[in-house]
Amino acid sequence: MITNPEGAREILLTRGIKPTYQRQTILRAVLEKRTHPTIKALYDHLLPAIPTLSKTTLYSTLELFASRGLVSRLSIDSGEARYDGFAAPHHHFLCEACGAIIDLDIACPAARRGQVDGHKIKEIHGYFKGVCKDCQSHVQYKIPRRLSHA
Amino acid sequence: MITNPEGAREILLTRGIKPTYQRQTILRAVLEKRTHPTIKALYDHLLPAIPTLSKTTLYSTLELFASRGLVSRLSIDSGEARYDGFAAPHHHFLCEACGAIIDLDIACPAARRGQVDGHKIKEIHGYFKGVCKDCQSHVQYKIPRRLSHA
DNA sequence: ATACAATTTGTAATGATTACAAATCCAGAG
DNA sequence: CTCTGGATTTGTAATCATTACAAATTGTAT
Repeated sequence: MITNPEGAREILLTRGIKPTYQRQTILRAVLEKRTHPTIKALYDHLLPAIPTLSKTTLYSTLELFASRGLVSRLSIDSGEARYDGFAAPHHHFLCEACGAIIDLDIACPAARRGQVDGHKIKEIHGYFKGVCKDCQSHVQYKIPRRLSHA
Repeated sequence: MITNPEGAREILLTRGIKPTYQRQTILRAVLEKRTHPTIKALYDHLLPAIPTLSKTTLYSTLELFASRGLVSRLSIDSGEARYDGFAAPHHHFLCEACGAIIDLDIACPAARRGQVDGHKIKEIHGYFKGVCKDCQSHVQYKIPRRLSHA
């Protein structure tokens, strides 16, 4: 989480990434938005701040960030990739009712060991689908467009 | 696993699905192939048996099977979906060296409980990426085209 | 100011998936 | 056995995320 306006710049510098305006702005957005945004969502969100922004820049910048461990790319469901500014490995919960993606703090025994059945683990991807706590308390909830055909 | 030639037909009947020739053949292929095949792989594999097969049929049939719990659809990595004839929830391991997808038998405490942090779990998706046991024993291994740009 | 390299941008492929309508198949009625 | 309606299958044409690629822009060192 960024605590001061200069945070993004400094983070980039410590990772050896030249802190251009778009990179700082994009990084700040991913770190601040805790919604695991898609490219499209980021694009819409950032356009006011970077009027010349192109989607290609978003793709390449986020790939750069991911390769340096600044963000992680989520493949929850097929369809669009999502980006998580909290790069440490953790699980997610996708609510089929409201579409929210919730961070989970689950201990994974296999992950701690670093291997399963002799296979060396480098990345962990775990998520659950279901109905989140909030949506369970409502009898009638609206189904997001994205999931309505499921 | 199908033990006799009539297995596929009977499985379909018990699920209330009309056992057409293509459905039986497709189901048999998914149950027998333990490689978590993609649509493309299944298409190539099935063409000799179903010369008129179209990809649309594969997509719709596999979606039908998935909706009835006969197979599960894997979203490992973005890119192509994969289909698993072993429908019971389980984890997978994707080897970055040889590209193999290996079934794992891992106990998931959260899954057993049926909920996490109050969110009701309906589906579990868990997979690891790394280097499988076999590939670790070889110093030099070939990187599959699919993953070579990673 | 100048030139070079990195970065950003826009446009055009690529490739998986879906939409849709025509063709085909199949079971039941007559 | 033939006919008919609905389900299934098929082929073609969209759709949509992502990638490739080259031109435009930026920033920096000289």
